[in-house]
Amino acid sequence: MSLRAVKPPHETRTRILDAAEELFMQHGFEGTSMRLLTAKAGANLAAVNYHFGSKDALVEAVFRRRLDPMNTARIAELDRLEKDAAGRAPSPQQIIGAFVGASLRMIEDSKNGGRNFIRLLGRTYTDPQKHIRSLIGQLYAPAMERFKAAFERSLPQMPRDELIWRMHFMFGTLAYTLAATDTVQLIAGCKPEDRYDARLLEARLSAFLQAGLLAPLHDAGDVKKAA
Amino acid sequence: MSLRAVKPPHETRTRILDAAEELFMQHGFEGTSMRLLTAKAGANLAAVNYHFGSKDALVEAVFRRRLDPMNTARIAELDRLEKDAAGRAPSPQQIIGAFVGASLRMIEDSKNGGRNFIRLLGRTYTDPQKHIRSLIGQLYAPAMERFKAAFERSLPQMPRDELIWRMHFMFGTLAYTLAATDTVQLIAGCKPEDRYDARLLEARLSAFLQAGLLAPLHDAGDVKKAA
DNA sequence: TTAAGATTCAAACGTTCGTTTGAATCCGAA
DNA sequence: TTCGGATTCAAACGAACGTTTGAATCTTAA
Repeated sequence: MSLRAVKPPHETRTRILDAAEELFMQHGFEGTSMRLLTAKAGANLAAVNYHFGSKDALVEAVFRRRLDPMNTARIAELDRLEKDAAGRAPSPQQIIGAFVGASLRMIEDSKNGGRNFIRLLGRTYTDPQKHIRSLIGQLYAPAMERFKAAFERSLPQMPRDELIWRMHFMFGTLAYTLAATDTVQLIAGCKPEDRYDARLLEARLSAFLQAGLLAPLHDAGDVKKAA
Repeated sequence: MSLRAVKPPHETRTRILDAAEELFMQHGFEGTSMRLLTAKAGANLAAVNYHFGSKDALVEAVFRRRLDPMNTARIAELDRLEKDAAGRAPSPQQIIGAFVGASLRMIEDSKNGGRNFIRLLGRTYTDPQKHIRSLIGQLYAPAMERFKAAFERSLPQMPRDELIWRMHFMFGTLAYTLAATDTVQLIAGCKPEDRYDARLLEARLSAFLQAGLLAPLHDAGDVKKAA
C-alpha cells in the first residue's frame, strides 16, 4: 500500500528500538511516553506492547541490542591482544584501549543511533531504578570479569582492592565522559564539537586513564604521594 | 496539639526538603510522586505547592540548600590555600583536595541526608532534563571558574584545551564515584561497606585524579605515551 | 479575647500515563 | 483465490499524576 511505502524500510520492531534509543536519551525512560515513542517510530500506540510486551521489556531490548555485541567485541579484542602477546600479558595501555575503543568506535557512527546509545548508556549506570542498574550490570558481567583478570595479570604487583577501585574510577571517567555532553560546559570554554573527534578524545581519555591506573600506591595510614 | 508533637521538630519546609532528598535519590525526580513525598515528610499533599510553588521549584530548592554552601566552602578552602602559599600557586594535589574534600566530607555526615544528597547530585549531572542540568551548571559556575583559574596558575605549562579536558575527566570520576553505589559491584568483589570510609576513599580518589591530571602530554597526531 | 495572617486539610480537578481489547487489515502459503 | 496467522488500528480502560480550591485550624500580636 502507498501509506506503508512512506514508512522507513525497517521493520516496526527496529523502528521502535531506534526511536526509543533517541527519546530515552533525550527525555529519560519515565519522561518518554508510549504515545510520543510510537508516534516517532511511525507505529501504532499498541505496537510496543505487541512486539515487546511492556515498556520495561522495551528498555531491556534497547540495551541488549547494542550492549551484547559491544562487549563481545571487547572480549574478542582482548583475546586478540593476548594471542599477539604470545604468553606475556598485554600492557595496561593495551587493555584500556580494548575497553575504551569499543565505546568510542560506537560514538563515531553518527548515521546510526550509536552515539545516542552511548550517551544513554553512560547515564544509565546511575539510573534510580534498581532493576535497570542490575540489568546493565548483568550485561556487563562477562566482559568485566574478563578485563579484571587481564588487568590482574598485567599488574601483578598491585593489590586486588586497589585495582578494583582504580577500575571503578576508570569506568566512571568513561561513563561520565560519554554521558555528559553539554555538562562539559560546566568547565567553561570547551567547544562541544570536538567531543566527537573520537580519535582526539580517545587519546586524551586513554592518557588520563592510564596515568590514573598506574598512579603511585599510597600508604593506608596517612596519605602522601609516593612519587 | 498532641498530633503536632508527634511530628519531627523541624519545620514543614525542612521536612519536605529532607524527604525529597531521600526519595529523589531512591526513585528519581519523575519517579517520586507528590503523594509519596508528602506522606514521608508527614505533610499534607498540598504542602509542597504551598511552600515551594511547584514540584520543579522543590527540586531546585533541594539542590540550592546543599550546593551553595558546599561550593562556598570549596572557594573558601581554595582562598585559604592560596593565602598560605604566600604568592606561589598551591600544588595540583592541594587544589584537588580542596575540591574533592567538600564532597567527601558531606558523605561522612550520615545523620543528615548529606550522603543521600551527594549520591543524588552525582547522578544529576547527566539528568535527561536540560533545565535541571543547567541549574546544576549555574550553581557550580562560580566555583568552577575559580578552580579552573587555580589549576591554570598551578600548571602554567599545560595547554588550556588539555587542562579543560582533564578537569572534565576528574569531575566525571568524582561524580560517578559518588553516584555509583551498587554499580561498584559491576567490578565484582568490591565490599560496599568501605565506600563510606571517606578517608580511604579520598586517598584512593586523590591519587587517581592527581595522576590523571599530571599525565604526560600526548602528541596530537599519533598517540604514544611520552613517558 | 479577638482579629488577621499563616498554615494545614480533605476533596476534587483535568490530564496523562501504560496497557488492553476486539475488529480491521496485511500477507505468504495452500 | 482462499485461508490463517501476523500485524496494525482506533478506542477505551482504570490508575496515577501535579495542581487547585476553599474551608478549617493554628499561631501570633494587639
